[in-house]
Amino acid sequence: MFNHQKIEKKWQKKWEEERIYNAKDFSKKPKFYGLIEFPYPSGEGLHVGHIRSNTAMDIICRKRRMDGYNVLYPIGWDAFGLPTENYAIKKGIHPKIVTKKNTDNFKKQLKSLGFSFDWEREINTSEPDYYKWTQWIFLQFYKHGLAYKKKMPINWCPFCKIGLANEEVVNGCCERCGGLVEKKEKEQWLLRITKYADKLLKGLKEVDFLEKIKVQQTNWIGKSEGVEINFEIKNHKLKIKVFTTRPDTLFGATYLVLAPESEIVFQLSDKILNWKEVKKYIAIAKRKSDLQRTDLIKEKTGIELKGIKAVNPATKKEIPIWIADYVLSSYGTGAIMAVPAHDKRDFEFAKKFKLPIVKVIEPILMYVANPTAKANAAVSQLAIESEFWEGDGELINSGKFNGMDSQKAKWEIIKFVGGKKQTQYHLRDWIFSRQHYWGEPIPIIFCEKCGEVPVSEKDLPIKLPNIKNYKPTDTGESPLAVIKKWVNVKCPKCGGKAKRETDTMPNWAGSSWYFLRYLDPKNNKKLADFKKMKYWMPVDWYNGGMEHTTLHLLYSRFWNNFLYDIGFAPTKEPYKKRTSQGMILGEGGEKMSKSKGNVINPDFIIKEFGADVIRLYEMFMGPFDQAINWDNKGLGGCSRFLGKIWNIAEKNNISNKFKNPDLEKSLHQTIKKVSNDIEMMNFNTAVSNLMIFINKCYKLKDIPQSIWENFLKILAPFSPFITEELWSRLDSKSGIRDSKESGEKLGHKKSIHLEKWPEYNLKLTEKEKFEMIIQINGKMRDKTSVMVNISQKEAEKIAFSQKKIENWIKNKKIKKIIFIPNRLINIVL
RNA sequence: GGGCGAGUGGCGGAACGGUAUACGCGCAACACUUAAAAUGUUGUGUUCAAAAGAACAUGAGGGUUCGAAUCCCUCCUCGCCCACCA
Repeated sequence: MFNHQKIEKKWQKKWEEERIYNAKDFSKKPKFYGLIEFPYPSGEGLHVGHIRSNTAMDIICRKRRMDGYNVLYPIGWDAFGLPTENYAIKKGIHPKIVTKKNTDNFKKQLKSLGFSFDWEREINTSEPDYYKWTQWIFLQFYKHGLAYKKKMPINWCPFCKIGLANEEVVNGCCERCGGLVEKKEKEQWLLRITKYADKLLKGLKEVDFLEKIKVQQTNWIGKSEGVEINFEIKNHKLKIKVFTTRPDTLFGATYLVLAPESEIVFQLSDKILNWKEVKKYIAIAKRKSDLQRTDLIKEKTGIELKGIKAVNPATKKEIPIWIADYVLSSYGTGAIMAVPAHDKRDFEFAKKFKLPIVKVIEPILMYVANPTAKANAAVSQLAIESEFWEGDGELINSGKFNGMDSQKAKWEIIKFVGGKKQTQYHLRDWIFSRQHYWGEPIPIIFCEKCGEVPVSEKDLPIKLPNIKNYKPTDTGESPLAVIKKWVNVKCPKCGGKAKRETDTMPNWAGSSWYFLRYLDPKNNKKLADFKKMKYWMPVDWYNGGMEHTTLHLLYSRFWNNFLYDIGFAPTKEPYKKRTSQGMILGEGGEKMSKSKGNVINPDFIIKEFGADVIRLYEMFMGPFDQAINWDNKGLGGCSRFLGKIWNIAEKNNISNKFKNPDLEKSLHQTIKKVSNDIEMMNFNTAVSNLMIFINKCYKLKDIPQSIWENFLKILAPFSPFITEELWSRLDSKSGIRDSKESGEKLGHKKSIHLEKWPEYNLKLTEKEKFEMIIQINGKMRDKTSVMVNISQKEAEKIAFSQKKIENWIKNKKIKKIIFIPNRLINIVL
């Protein structure tokens, strides 16, 4: 067996010295920008999941380099974040020091895996050089009215007395102490991502993202077109505005419901007879946690506003008004018209509080002349029998609209009552404030006279001050709030007394534009040089986790779209193509986690088996896009495979003296398969094809050198170390025969990773003969080797001459013969 | 409740209208060895059979087709994401 430790160290050093993976700004070659999500440098070190994603993109980038592209494959650190801050709180060590320690460890690990990163472009979001530009972008948002402050409920743990980020709330409980999280009102910064909802939706049409990613983003943005309809209040000037996508059901609206946060209630308070109880209900609802409010199993609650009535604009009937927490203040107008006969939630509510239910849509049975009509009819029958019907149908109990199709009735009824068309999105504005230390300070100053004043661009970066206590304050403010020296400043406008904003940005900020900084990481005048951005953007291929689809991936598209609009990014969309890998689970099929003790430490595997082996195994273990369980035993198989290759290089005769047309054909088939598989990310089948090829070689004594060299080249992206070693054969000391001794062995001076990717000869991938399958009634009964492209007549002749077949068709009538060229012949009896 | 995906040997999986179980793991026998490890060779879906061979097998049921793991319908199970979005 070979000494992988020695070999891997040697090449790591050499590649770095010779800078073979460094990207050049501007080149005659076509460019390729491959990107992986830069890691958060946690204290636990590299996860096997990182390796899966990074290896896949590394293989693609290495192949692109060999295909003749100028490749950029950069790396950096998403270094701001809560775990580091929590560690700092616990141990009293500055997050900067913790981050340094962790990134050093990650760097060592990533380098040991042989990824072809351009390390000279390394970035770190927690460095002032970097976050200066994150703050700068925030100021642009501010200047364009896309950053604003608003009173918002934050997650508040009453036990720890601390404001929590959404990601710190697990199942409605505090991640630290397990206590139930409450809501607390606080002024927060928000980014107006909703203004970009339509752009983000449209942009999806132009990019090559996996379909499921597009679907998820589309659903997350959640565009829905509907109408706003005004309901008059009896004997009152005020009107209640509701949003609905189903104006066709208006005649069935038997009551209105307002969200507990609704302000109109207070304006009506003097008319409400049971105001005391109503106020109580509102107070309780507001205090409820998200978990309590959205728990679907729970019964619906609500209270009627006694003494006032609304008027249904279609029926002109008086209908009651209720307040209930199943209506959300944050969506639509915060008020709904309830149609219990045609909405499940309204139905449940009406049933509980004995409110009238009026059917206005009759489902129509659709009989379609196709084989599945029976099933459709059965489904429709169910619809008729159910108590509420949410689908389309024919209008009833709707005055002059009776008999009309519900789709058509939508627009007719809007005309009739005078509704206004309105588009709603599920997407909410992005809460951008965190009451934490370890993040980018928000560059805003509050002046007693001038109010909100943005920091001048030339004063950036606003550096994080050094502090001793990283714990947020009892009031829920960031720990920065107590650093008087830092907080108290002069107003940049009037020079008067002012205070700094003490909230910091969420850890999604730095990662929202990092792909641009890679293009010019040391620029201190601009976020990046425009020419360089223009050359490299967009990212050609971005691979990452499915869990980032609705947050990071959407946020970064938003930032890039915005930067494009204000002339600071060259493309609208940052990513041309986005793919995603499946998660690696523990051996038992559960998520790897410290508490379960099923975390695999890559360091140990690299030491024991080598980087080439873990890379290969993670590519071979299963389909790249699917979740898969780790299996230590699988490593052995990959290790044996590389061992076989090593043995062939050691023991077999490799020389251009030999010719082997058969093996050459196999090689060309393998090149074709592996090339395609890499493009399709079918890495598991690519590896299996490489194995099949080696199994063939292993049976031979003499191997033609050119075949062997080409094989090494197509293996090189997967296993860069062993292939480089065998390619070069420079080191005679580590027990390897050197090029002088064996004379005709390989002895290349240039790296294999700079070689050209072998082309396959299409002719050589085609077979001369094939196994023709002979079927009787679609079942394989015999097979025989015949020349390709034979005609049906010839095939029939061959088929009928087979003894086995003769027996099968004896005394039977032949109905039909189906012939698929170069595949099979099927005799139907 | 909604969306997406997946159910194939003892296990990870391959094939994604045309030879089901490639490749790998595991297991068994043999070879090498004093022995073990490593390595190599051979075998390995189930049932019946001495063998040739045959029948049955891709979550369950139905359909389309000369032919279905693959396409369509119904149902079941599991995973992930979202969720009172009017």
